Amino acid sequence: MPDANSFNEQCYALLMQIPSGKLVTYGDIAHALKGKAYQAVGNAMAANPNPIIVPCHRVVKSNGEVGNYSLGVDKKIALLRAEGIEIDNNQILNFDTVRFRFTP
DNA sequence: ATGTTGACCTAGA
DNA sequence: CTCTAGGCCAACA
Repeated sequence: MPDANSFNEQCYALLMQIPSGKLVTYGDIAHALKGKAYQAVGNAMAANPNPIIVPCHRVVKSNGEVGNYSLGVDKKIALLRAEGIEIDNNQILNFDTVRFRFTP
C-alpha cells in the first residue's frame, strides 16, 4: 500500500477535478504536479485502481489523439462521446474548446 | 543499484 | 507529414 500522497494518488485527485465534457492531457497533469512525469502519469492510469471513482477516460494525448485506455480505446471514445465530446478517427474535435485547465 | 518498458511530451531535422 | 534525440517519473526484472 503506497502513501495517499504518492505520485499516482495526486494524479487521481487531479482527474476528479475535471468536469464532465472536458479533457486534459498527460502533460497537463504532469505539469500540475510540478514535473514532467508524463509517462508516470500514464503508468498511474494503467494501474487503474478505480475506473469508476476516477475518470481516467478524460485524459488524452497532447497532440489531440485519444490515446489508450485499459478497457479499450473504443470504450474510452464511447464514454467521452457520452459527455458531449466529438471524436473522429481517434482524434479529439474542438480540442482547445473542451480542454480543461487546472485551478489552484 | 542497473536496464528496460510504459495509456508520454517537446524540439529539431 | 515522418523520424530522431533528449528528457522525466514509476514499476518491474
